Amino acid sequence: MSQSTIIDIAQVARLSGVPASTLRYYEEKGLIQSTGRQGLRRLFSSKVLERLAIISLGQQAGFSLNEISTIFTPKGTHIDKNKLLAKAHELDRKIQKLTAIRNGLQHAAECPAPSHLECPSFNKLLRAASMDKLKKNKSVINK
Amino acid sequence: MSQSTIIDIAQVARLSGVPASTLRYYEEKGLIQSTGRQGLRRLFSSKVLERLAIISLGQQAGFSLNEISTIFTPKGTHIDKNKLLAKAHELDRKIQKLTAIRNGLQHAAECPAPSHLECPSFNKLLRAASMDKLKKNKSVINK
DNA sequence: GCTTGACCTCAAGTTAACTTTAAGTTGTAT
DNA sequence: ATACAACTTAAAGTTAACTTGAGGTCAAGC
Repeated sequence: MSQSTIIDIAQVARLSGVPASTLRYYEEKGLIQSTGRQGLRRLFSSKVLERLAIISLGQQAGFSLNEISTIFTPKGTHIDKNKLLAKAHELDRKIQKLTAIRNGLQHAAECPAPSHLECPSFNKLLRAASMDKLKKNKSVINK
Repeated sequence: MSQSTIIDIAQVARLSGVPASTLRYYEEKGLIQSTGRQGLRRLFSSKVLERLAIISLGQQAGFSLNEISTIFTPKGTHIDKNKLLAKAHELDRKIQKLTAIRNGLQHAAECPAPSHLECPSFNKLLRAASMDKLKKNKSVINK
């Protein structure tokens, strides 16, 4: 299971669910690497499958391909554990935020107030969530 | 506080942090509506600010503008509570997924195994996460 | 009454992450 | 030996969510 075999792009595509065109695109971006060529044709180590799974995980977590690429050591086959831990923390903060939003939405949907937009707790969430957009003008708010 | 006043696009932009160009774009897409014009110039009810806050919330939750627009009643100023509740549930499932991913990443980053990719629990996550991509070919896997 | 600044429209440009297309090459089965 | 399916490259196209630019309008201050 931990043995790595050599496979072609079609097999990588079939085994990972990632289209061949995307695999070429990923290679171009440096996210994965082929181990060599047979004529024109790319050859991959089956290890690339784990890498692809991690990329998919990162995407599902909402990270861009560029962000994901930072967790891989330059040119390397390996993973930078510190970077990965940082991403885990980042994700953790995101989960906190999403949880607050979910609570707010749930509340808004269930709150029987005629205009739930007047509900103080919902408004608190709205304020908190839009704070970052207004950060440029410190307290111009009460001007 | 629950009084609605009439404001122009520059004020909406300043108060919400959303650029005027984006406000026009949102209006074109039907996400917000101006109450009228003064000559060429759009006039908005200050109620639009709450709407914009909700849009921002939805985006932060990862919903597309099209998805977000479904929670507003057609042409309406109001919110479809059932749709909103559905979105809250959707978000809830997303949070569950992200939590699993975070745990996996954290584990991978901390696991002292030489190749953490061999760690069974991490692999379990990878499998689970990539399942959907492979769903098209039922059990062609063992062909 | 004329300039100016803030608004307007419509079209085109931007970025990420791919997909599609066109034209060319090649390993493999016949 | 030859056909052909599956690979290759390079470039162009796609979608979402905006932003930018060019050229036009208009209320208000000098």
